[in-house]
Amino acid sequence: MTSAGSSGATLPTRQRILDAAIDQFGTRGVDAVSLDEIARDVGVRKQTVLYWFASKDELVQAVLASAAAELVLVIEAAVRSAPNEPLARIDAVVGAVFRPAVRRPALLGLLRELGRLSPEHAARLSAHLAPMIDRAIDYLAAEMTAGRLRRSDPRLIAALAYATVTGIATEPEVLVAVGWRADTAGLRALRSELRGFLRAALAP
Amino acid sequence: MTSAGSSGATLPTRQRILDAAIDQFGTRGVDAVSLDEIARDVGVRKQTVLYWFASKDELVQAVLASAAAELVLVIEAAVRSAPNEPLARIDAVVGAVFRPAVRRPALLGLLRELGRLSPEHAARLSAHLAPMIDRAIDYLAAEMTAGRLRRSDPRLIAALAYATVTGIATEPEVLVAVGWRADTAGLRALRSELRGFLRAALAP
DNA sequence: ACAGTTCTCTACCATTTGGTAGACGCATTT
DNA sequence: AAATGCGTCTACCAAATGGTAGAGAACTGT
Repeated sequence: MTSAGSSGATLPTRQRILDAAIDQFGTRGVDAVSLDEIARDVGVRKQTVLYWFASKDELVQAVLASAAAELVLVIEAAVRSAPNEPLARIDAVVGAVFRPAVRRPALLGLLRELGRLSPEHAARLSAHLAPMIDRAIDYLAAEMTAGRLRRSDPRLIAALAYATVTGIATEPEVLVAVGWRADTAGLRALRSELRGFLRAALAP
Repeated sequence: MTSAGSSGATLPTRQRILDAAIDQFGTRGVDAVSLDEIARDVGVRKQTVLYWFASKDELVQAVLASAAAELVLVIEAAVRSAPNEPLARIDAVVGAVFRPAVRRPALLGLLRELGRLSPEHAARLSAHLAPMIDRAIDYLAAEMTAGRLRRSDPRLIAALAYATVTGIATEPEVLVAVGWRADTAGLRALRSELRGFLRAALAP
């Protein structure tokens, strides 16, 4: 009854609304985006949005859950398919997050919305991501004691690496401001520099 | 006649509005903050805000100019008073930006609004900061060729360092999510880790 | 005491916001 | 053919938004 997809054949409109909302919320901020704008993007009336999601709040909630799930999925897959060596794993995560993120900053941009969300939404989002974060921190700590990573506070290192990747991926304007070009070569160069930056920062 | 401070004794209200607007815009985003909210923060009516700044747009413009000027001032001062050695200078800049930024993320948060501002505002803000950015990049390039910094693309390195500092300073929620405490000891630890992170990332 | 300026206020206004109520079309089932 | 959901629509609404018009206090210099 909650408009959730229990029937199974409920893909097109609902999913399109969700996609549009992720993009808009992630790039412009939740508060700055109206339901009318999302509806216009989808090619539908606002009331259709409110049919699928009973309120803007519920839409935000669904968007956050969806984005967090996607993010976790992508990152875990990257970690699993990488060799068991810390710098290589970090490379893999960066690669997995980076490619989609630069062309579509909305996903990581949503994370940056954390501080602007209502406490309930923020808590839910944190809960979604917490297990992965904890595992990452444990992994970093273990690798540090094993001497394969520079010895430091693993929690703050995780936050710093996150800040670097997210910041660079969600603020293309800054890249443009330093004279970067958003073409394929530029993208490759950026990824290479980011990799070198993180390797240097984390290597023992 | 443009409501600018040509008389000289125009400090209290106008400045208080400006300060409140910097905080609100910087932490919650320009679009998400209403003039009523700013007015309430200041303890005044919305129409008083509109007396000092003819429109919200003009207020945004003034806020950006003020914040950019303050930022440039702080950073240039830090650079001048630091020893002429790249890692020490970077330490100095980080220290200068970091202390106020963590306790009051609005200043750097405004920079993060770049991509959400109207093109005119974004251009003006970029113009304000461009000279300093260019000088920083030139400096990095020179120190790289001199072998005192890790050799790489100075423009992207500047962007990456910026992303790291800004990201960590404007997203305290992430720090909390990794179990960080916002007390004095935590602040010192964070600054120390940030310094170590950047040093490792930039050292030759 | 008076006129003038400076500053903040009350009273509106048009538009946009998130949200409700209910009708219409369109399949599918009976 | 009738009935039943399902999905989208038109038609509203109350509150909030940025903004206008203009009154009135409070301090000036004369």
